[in-house]
This record gives sequence, structure tokens and C-alpha cells, in this order.
Amino acid sequence: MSGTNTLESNTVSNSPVVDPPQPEEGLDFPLVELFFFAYRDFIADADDMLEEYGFGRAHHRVLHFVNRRPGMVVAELLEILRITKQSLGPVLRQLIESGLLVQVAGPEDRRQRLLYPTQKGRNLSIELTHMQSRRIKRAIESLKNKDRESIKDFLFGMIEPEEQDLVEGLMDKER
Amino acid sequence: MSGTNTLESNTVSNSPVVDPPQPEEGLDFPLVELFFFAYRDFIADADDMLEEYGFGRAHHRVLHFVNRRPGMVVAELLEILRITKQSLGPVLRQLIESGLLVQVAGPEDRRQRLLYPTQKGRNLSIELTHMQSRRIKRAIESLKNKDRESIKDFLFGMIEPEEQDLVEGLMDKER
DNA sequence: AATTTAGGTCAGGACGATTGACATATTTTG
DNA sequence: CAAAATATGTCAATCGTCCTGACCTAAATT
Repeated sequence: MSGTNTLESNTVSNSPVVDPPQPEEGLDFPLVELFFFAYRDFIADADDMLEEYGFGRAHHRVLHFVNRRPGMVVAELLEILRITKQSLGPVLRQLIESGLLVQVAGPEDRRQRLLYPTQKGRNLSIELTHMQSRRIKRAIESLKNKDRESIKDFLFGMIEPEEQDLVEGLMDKER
Repeated sequence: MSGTNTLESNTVSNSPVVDPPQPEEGLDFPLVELFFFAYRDFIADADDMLEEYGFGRAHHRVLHFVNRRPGMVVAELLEILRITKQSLGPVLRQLIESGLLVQVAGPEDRRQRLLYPTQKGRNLSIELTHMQSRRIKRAIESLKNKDRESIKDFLFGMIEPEEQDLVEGLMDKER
């Protein structure tokens, strides 16, 4: 009844489906795939540069958010990155050993370890963000109406609704 | 000589940089971060569903592209995903063992293994794409002028220029 | 017949992430 | 004040996904 054969087990058929998926209501293949490719290349520049330092994406993310929010506490970092303490541990240690970040005991709660970039860490973070911003800028300039605001709203809308407040808080007033 | 004192070695200072980065020409922090958060949540839905099957992102990507382009050959898959044969191996085997994909010897070149989804694989792939499309649709609807075309052009512009033709080919005529 | 190509596989390793269990210092609470 | 909760760190074991290198078969090309 399916495939080239007749009368197969009709519970499960392993026959190949040869036709591509039909355009269906609510199935936006192009945007789904473009988002995948766009993110891949968005992250690639930084990946290449970080490789020279022996760092990976985890290092990049930590470096970025600590720079963006100097004085950030470990718990905040874990929440934003959605990773565990145990995953963060080695990454943080390497960044500190490399002289890119420093830890300072919390002035009020001395259990806390406030995270700050060094000047070296700040410089590298800015350099990485520059590369990514350059790509974004180029992409926006390729639009007819260079509507940065639409792109921003779109990306914000892609975030899980319950998370949007948290992200908006991170961005502070400067959105 | 170092720490809270003055007149440190001026080669390297490990003092914390306490101020956030100043808005600088060509540094678009909001978009850089939104892209990160957006991708994180974009991928999260599918991650959760695939976890039930014991699959990861690699399985998702393979399932997606084989569904999108039934009859795809292993070499094409490697090129799109930019991974090695050795990495693909286990993933492909699991997808085949799970009855989501099948391999068929190439009709002209019998060395080739043409990859096809089964009906089961097609169903799962469509379901995953539905979740992602739903999020995209919602994000676009949150815009004043619901300009899907701008978003598409933006994402396409984010792709490495030398790669854009390759991606356009994958999308075929239906962009 | 020799070489190249498409694909598969084995070994060994790296990285980034996980969970579980536990340790330490400090703050908060009863 | 003692007990509990909190912030952080660390050890151990494991997993998924990627890597390189080496080698294999089958089939196509030269």
C-alpha cells in the first residue's frame, strides 16, 4: 500500500518519502533556515578569534556579559547563560588566570564574588562585539528601508515571553 | 606593588574596570545580545522535544535538511552542516535505527547513499518546524509593519557573503 | 589495471555541558 | 546564639558533539 511494495505492515512503513514537504499553513522554511545559517556565521567570527586564545563560546559569553554589566554576580551570570555552576567554574577560572576578568568580594555581602573585566578583558570584549556589530550593520544596510527598529523588535519577539522582562532589564534603558 | 596601590607595573594592570562600556561608533550591543537570546529560545523548543527521543541538535539538523531535500547525499549534508564524516556517522545511524530516515543506493552512482525521511521522520520534522515557525510568526506579528521580507533580507545579509549563493541554492526557488 | 571517489568505521581526544555530592564562608532566621 | 539558608567553589563521573588520523569496501573513472 505504500512505497514500491504492496501490503506492507501498516503499523510502520519504512518506505522513503521522496517528495519535499509541501508549503503548509504556518510552516516558514526559509526563515527557519536563514535563522540557522545567520546565527552560524554570526558566531563564527568570534569563534575564530577566540580560538587563538584557546577559548570557546562559553568564554565569549561570560566575557561579554561581565563586560556589559561590570560588578555582575556569579548567580546572575548563571541565570543569563542558563548553565550550571559546575560548567561555569573552569571557564571563569581560565578567564581570571588569563587576566581578562577579576573577582572582588561583595562590599555588602562578602559571600558574593563581583565580576569585573580588566582593561585587557574590556579591550577583547569590545573587539569581539565590533566584529559582530559590523555584520549586523552590513545586514541592515542591505535592506531597502534600513529599519533597525523592526529587526530589534523581531529579535525581541523571538525571546520566550516570560523571559522578555529579564532581557529587557539586562538591556537597561538603552534599548 | 599591585592591588589597591598606585604606581603599578604599567605593562599589565589587573584592576577591575568598573564602568560599563560606553556607546561607541559601530557597537550595537542591543542587537548583538538580542540575537543571542533569540537564537537560544528559538532552538529551545526543539531541544526539549528532541530530548524525549534521546536526540540532540545534531539529530535535529540532519532530520531537518534531509526532510527539506529528500534524496540528499551524505556529502551534501556534510557540506551544509560543516561537520566531518566521523561526526555525522553516529547521528545518522541513530536516526536510521529509529526509523526516521532511510538510505537508498544511488540509481546512477551506486556508491552514493541517498537519504530520505520515512513518514515518521517527515512527521517529526514538520512538527519541529511548526514550533519554530510559530515563534517566528509571533515575532513578526509584534512588528508595526509586519514586514517578513525585511526580516528575511536581514537574516540573509547576516550570512557570510561567499556562502550566500550556497544557501540561496538550498532554498531553491521558494525564497 | 590503477586511481579516485563515496561512504563507513575504529581509535583517541577535546570541549562544554550535565548531575550528584560535598565543602566553606557568610548571612539570615528562629 | 544556634540553626538554617545562601553564594560560591570543587571533585567525580558522564554525555553529546565535534575533531584528527588511519584504514576499509565498493564502485566509478582514468
